[in-house]
Amino acid sequence: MENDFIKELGYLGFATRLKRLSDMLLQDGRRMYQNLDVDIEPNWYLIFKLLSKHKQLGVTEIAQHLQLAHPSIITITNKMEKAGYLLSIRSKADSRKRVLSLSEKAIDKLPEYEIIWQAGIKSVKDALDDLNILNTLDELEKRFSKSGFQSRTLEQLNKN
Amino acid sequence: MENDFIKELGYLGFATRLKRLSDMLLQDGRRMYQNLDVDIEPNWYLIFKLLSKHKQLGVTEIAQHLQLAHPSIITITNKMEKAGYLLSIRSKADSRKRVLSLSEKAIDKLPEYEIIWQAGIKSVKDALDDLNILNTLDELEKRFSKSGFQSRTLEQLNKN
DNA sequence: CCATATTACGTAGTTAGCTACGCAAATTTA
DNA sequence: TAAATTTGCGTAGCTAACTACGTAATATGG
Repeated sequence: MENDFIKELGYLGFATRLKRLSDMLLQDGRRMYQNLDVDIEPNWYLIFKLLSKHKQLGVTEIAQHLQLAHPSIITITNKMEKAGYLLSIRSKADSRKRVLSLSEKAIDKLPEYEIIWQAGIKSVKDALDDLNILNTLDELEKRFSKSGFQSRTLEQLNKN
Repeated sequence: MENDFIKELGYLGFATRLKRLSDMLLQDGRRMYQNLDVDIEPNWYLIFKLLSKHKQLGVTEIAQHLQLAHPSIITITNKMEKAGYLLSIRSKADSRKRVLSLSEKAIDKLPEYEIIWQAGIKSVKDALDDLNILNTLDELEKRFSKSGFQSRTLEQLNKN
């Protein structure tokens, strides 16, 4: 059945389709972890990977690296800490700061998860490589960060 | 500052970047409506447009046209009804069904909103036309609906 | 024509983002 | 060095999607 109204809308539906697609991938990823019987959530890989590289980071630092709002990071990392994957200690140099790092459990489990992530990378790469999607994403991010959707549209409105 | 860790992750970060970008556009769209002092929400345009074309549709029918889950449609349309943009009547032919249509207020306001949407379309088109993004989206949707992220990744895992 | 299956809608509860705001610690500046 | 500003974290409350489940009405099939 080919009955997708949003597609008919052309550029008007652009953002909605992007959202629909990314939500779909997210849900599918969650189901994948469940089926593999792995007790992690779809966005945790970000923290695993980032702390593998940087060892110790504060909440705000993580938020900057991932370009997400800091309360989102608190939510994610609190869950990961509760699941035993993260250590959290107060910084001695700056007592406002909470330093996060991977726990032994995390380091233990990482190779197992890495296999899954590598398979994910491979499957996406195989599926999409001809589309040059990463470069397209680079461009989208660059252009919208230079001037956002709102500012572009308001500018357009003022031309009339 | 160029410090985006997710970008470093290549295809691993693909879905996250998609989500981050679409969330960003959504928030920006909401702010735009606020700044224009227009009391509608970013996803309402879908219903306005769909019911402009089809006049009368049930909840499930809308969900099918938009390829979203039906509870999402209930949430959206309930708000729109509360805001006076939708009429909702029980179907005579099938008393389970609730028939939704645009109110007079909606039809009244549509031209005003259409101007905003057209400006949005134009601004996105101007910004992205060389990227061929709609065709890329077509392909992404097609490929992932044929075989989702999970099934591709599990298949990949089983190769080892 | 009655039992069963399907459909349409609704509710409850989850997740992942976000903004706005507050507080306390650190830093800067006058 | 005291006052003002900035920074880092935390909480509260919002939005928009989702799944799972329940119920009532309709459709189907033996």
